[in-house]
Amino acid sequence: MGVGDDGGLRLPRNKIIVGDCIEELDKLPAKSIDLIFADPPYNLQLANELYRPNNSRVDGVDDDWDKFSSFESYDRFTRDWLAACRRVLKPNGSLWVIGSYHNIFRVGTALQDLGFWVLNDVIWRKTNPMPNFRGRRFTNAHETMIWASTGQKARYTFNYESMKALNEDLQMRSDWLLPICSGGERLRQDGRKTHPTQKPEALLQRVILAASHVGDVVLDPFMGSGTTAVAAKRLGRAFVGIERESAYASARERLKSIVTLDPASLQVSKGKRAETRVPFGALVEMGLLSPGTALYDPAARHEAKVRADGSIACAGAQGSIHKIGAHVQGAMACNGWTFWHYEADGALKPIDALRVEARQKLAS
Amino acid sequence: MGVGDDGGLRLPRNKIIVGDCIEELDKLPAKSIDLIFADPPYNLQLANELYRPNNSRVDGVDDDWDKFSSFESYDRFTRDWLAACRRVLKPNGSLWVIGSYHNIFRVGTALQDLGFWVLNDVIWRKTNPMPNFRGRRFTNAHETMIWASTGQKARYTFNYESMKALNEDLQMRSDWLLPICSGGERLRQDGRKTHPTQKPEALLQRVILAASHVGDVVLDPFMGSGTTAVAAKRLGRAFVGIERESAYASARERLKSIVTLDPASLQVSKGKRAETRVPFGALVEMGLLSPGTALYDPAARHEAKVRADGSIACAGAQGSIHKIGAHVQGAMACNGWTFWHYEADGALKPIDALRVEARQKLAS
DNA sequence: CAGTGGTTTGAATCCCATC
DNA sequence: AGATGGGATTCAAACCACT
Repeated sequence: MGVGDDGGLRLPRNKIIVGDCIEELDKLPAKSIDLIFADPPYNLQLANELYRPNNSRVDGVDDDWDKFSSFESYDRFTRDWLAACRRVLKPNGSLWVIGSYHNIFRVGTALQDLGFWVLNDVIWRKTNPMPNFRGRRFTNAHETMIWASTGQKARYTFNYESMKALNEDLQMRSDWLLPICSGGERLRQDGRKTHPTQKPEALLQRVILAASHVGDVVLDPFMGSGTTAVAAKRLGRAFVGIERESAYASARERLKSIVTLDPASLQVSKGKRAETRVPFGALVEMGLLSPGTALYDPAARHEAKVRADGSIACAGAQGSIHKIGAHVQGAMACNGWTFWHYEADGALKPIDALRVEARQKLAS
Repeated sequence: MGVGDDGGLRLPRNKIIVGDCIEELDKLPAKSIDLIFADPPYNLQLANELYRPNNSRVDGVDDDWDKFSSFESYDRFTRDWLAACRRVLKPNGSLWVIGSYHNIFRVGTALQDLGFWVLNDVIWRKTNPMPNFRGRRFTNAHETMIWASTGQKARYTFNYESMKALNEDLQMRSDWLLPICSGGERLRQDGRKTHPTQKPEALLQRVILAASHVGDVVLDPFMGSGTTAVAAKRLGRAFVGIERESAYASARERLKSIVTLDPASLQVSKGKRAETRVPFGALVEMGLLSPGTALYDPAARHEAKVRADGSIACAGAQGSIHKIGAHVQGAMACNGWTFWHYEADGALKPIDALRVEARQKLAS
């Protein structure tokens, strides 16, 4: 996994690289990237120009054949850059790709064929999409993002609590309502848009906040106007951007003015999973609960006795607080910390309160 | 185009055919169908049982018809039924397919390869989706429909004005908010759902209203519970349903009670749109409030700091504006929108003022 | 009958550290 | 690397029992 594996390839950090994305990805060390966000071109004609063996034009020959040929070359292009991304991604990293109905099905199929495991498809609902002027279709008011891990068994980063916090303590859904990039955020030169498909920073912030940690490396193989790098820098992540058109490397200028948020603002909401694990036996060892103490379920229908080794006994059965809790309820599983209660001041309190005490003691 | 083209094949009308969809499609005359709605197996690939936090088991889709040995076999199946559909579709007809991230990319790719021309991808946003019980992904809150014509140059039916009327005289967007099928609409036998994936009638009504005329023939190659036929009949369209599982052919019973609306009743109803919910985190994302900004209660006794994920931190505690507001007051609950204030022009203003701004932005 | 509070349920690729 | 077991995890809507 060291540098040697890649013949001494080094990972540039906080750099925008001008060049072909596949060539440049091949120069990066394997398994070095935590998160990839890709906004690939979906102009089939462009892919065509890039990959047709000869430069002959095909219009007017046979529409069906032309279409197939275009899709085929686009698919080849898609597989190539996705495979190159797969190589540089850490096993526990993840990949996001954004697209529209023109290309997203090709991308999704290629992803799955390469072994990526789709975690969600996320819809960016635009508050202010361009109307359909001719009134012949529905207003194309969204784009689709695919979020995928490196494989079915792979672990991946998901800041569940942060996403929940962003949505007023409700689970974040797979449909996100965000305005398109306009106004002051939109980069312009001489009044004209610098980049045709500049993504809003809010979109990238949410992606990066959801699927990476502070200090992680975020890569964008199709940098464009640099929104991914901007959001990464602001959120205290390192970035690597690759962009073919040197004109777009003006993103470097844009980046200079971006200030990383202070560490306090970057702290994310953490759930119970992040808490240090305290075995039930530790409560007994620490003297917070004596062997022989009686524990009760909330309705006081069952009584269990604490034993010196941190197991409990109830109605002839013995085992962990979880196992016995499940057993007396006839349930598959049980969280013993919230199920079992002890008596204090004439009331029943969950033993989880004692775990909180234990954690405070252990932390001090 | 006449009957003779297909050796005397005849189009059954308002019939549910029990049989394999490809075999049965092959028996229908070519170019005889105006609109196809297909709800194919999703190939969910569910590996394990899933339990809710309260230990109840989720009744997932484990039917044999949803099991495929590989993506390759799913792709083959998809191409076959799509090709059969293509043959029976009129040149100016169109096709809808619904799916989730498990299968929709395969379907979209196959569609395009067969020469269908994608008109829109339409998102069905569920008002009441099943949550993500383990907190490991985003709530899977939508499904995707692909709407396609028979080719790039093909004409197709789109009732633009009807859709506009349905959406308060605004162009109908590509994201539709509709509840899942439950309550009285959900078919049950002995208290158990008759079909695992019954679609809401409102969804099918909108599809049929958008893409067909009264008197047109609507075909559903995977009839299931029969929602397509029900919606077609109600809207004065003829239907042809194909369903392999004879158990589901109970849809015939369901259909008997459906009455076709008289033309006057077909007038669309207009609903008042609820005020958009704006999570506090959206203010941060939209740049209306920077991470690190200080918030105060009206008396400026407490100071909290805004964080990048839309949570706030105050006196060691962290959480939503509501939670922390309640916490510092020692109250059970608190409306953070009116409790917390920010400083502007030397005065304290409630953050609710920023929510108003956000709503204006989101509405524009 | 209206309101309240508890229960059920839905196309779901749903854990992870330790041994 | 597979098995073990601790223990973390849910939202909207319909329905039902009860006051």
